[in-house]
Amino acid sequence: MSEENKSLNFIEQIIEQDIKSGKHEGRVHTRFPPEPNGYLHIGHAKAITINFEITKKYGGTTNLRFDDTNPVAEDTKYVEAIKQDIKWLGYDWEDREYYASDYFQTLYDYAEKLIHKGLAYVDDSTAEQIAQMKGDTRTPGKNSPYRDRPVLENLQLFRDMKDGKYEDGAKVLRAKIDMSSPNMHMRDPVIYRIKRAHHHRTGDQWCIYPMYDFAHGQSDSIEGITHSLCSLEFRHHRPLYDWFIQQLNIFPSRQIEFARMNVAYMITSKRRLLKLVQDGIVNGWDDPRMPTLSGLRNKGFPPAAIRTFCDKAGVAKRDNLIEYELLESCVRDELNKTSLRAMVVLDPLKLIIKNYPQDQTEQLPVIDNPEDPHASSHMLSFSRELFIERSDFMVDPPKKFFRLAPGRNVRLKAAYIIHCDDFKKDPETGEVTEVLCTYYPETKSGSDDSGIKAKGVLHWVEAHSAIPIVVNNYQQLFTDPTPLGHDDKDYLDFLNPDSLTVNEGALAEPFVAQTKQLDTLQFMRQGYYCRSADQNGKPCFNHTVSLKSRWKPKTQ
RNA sequence: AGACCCAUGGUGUAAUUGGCAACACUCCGGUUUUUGGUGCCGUCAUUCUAGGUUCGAGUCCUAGUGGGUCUACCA
Repeated sequence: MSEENKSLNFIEQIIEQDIKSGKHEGRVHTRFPPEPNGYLHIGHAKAITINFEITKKYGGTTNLRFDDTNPVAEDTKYVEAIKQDIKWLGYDWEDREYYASDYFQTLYDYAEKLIHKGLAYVDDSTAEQIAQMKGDTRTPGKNSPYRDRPVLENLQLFRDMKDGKYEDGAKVLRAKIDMSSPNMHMRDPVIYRIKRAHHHRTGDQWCIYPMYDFAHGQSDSIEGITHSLCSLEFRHHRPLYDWFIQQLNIFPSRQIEFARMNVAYMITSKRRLLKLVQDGIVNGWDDPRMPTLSGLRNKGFPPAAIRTFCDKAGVAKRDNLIEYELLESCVRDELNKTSLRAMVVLDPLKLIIKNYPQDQTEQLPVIDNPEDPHASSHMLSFSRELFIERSDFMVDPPKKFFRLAPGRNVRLKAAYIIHCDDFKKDPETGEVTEVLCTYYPETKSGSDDSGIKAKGVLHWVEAHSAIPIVVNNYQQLFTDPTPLGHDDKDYLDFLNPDSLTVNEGALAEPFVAQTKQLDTLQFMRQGYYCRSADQNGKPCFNHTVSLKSRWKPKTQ
């Protein structure tokens, strides 16, 4: 579908209307506003792509702004990690790196302005009392006894708060709006609190900090953000967002809410993810099983695939649960185009070619990526002794099985057609230990005009040149697509005990050792794998995604 | 219980804003293939319900039903 024909999502429709009407001179300016108190995950990727892609489309710019108004939770290490992840995803905020904390003085001045206008007051009530007086969704709140303090007294008290004359929590500044509003956020929200905590950027300069509602919209306004895109749970904050902008008479940024993206089998709750890390259920925030961007990166998911995925998931306002298969499809699609192919036998079974000379070895070329018209190729060693995949041989195969079995032909990829004559079994266990074959010299790959047929094609490695590798196999961390969606069960009840299994017995052609960390290969006929840190001196690969397969062995 | 938001195949998003319900993923078939991959072709919907407006409704109106959000000195 061409770009012009592609239908617009509701945010693009709003923006096109704004451009048409000449609002803000047709300028489009968005921002991505993470709080530096955790690592970015797939949900953030959605927000990032929405914000950056929309300005790419309409010729605007996107700011990176750290929403760092709560010094207790925030840290510079998160700032660095977040920046790295956004760059990795493929987006560039250029020189527009901002911090809400850059605006602390301006925000403070805004607060005094509100006090002057009689629209804010210092409240001595405790947090519990404030909550109490707030009422609930069906009961109007009660005015605080401090609500009608004179302007000058409020001003003095607020300055004293700033100057550190009160204990943490002793007083707060509240906006004076409407304690009977059906919208709880309008019931005199707290806008400043006393908190003696070291801020990662402003240090100990301040002991009062603005709340989200008093910082976010104003920060948008200060930066001239035209369209402030956020998730649906901020819908109820919008009247407050607009109220501050109006009362302060500052640049009118507009907040637009969209539905958060939910992905099957993934959770994005910071607290619950932290528990997985702390309890050692995963090996850190960047474990390939984590939905963090660093986790997906280590799993081998290319940034382009994540961008495509977010695009294909779409933007709307209804609840959604995106199937994991869509993500996998985007990953396969990208990797199919970009990954070099290699032969790796995950579960080796020895195969002897009886009529191949004992001491002979030959080099056979194999193309690196058949999807790439300019693909290079590399050489494979071939000899009398090989390994094939154990699952590619059956003593007594079902009708649709067209791999190797006694009396059958099969092609060895990039090599010869072979015929299975016999096999050996372990007398104790009954396990097949060796397959005995003969090859047809005239069926050499690339110059085969023999007319000999073989239905199946097998990958293989040559016994003496093959190198041992370690393979980490990953499955979903949870056995349920919505581990948080059960009233009667905890998400930890759905942990998949097999989410990581380590295979130390795989054999690879030497070519795979040439990869660097984070390189992705297609192990032919099996799937995509991403080079990880070596284990026990052996190259190690993380499973990214399997190849699709129309062969479904009967599991009964 | 209230206020606000939402409702289109199994999933997600469309429908030139009132004019033949489309695209992608999944599933299932077929075809091509020296990867059972890729590519290509095909099957899969009473648009939540009931009324109403209209020549004509997924779209507008009313009521209902279902789901979500909101009552932190977090963001």
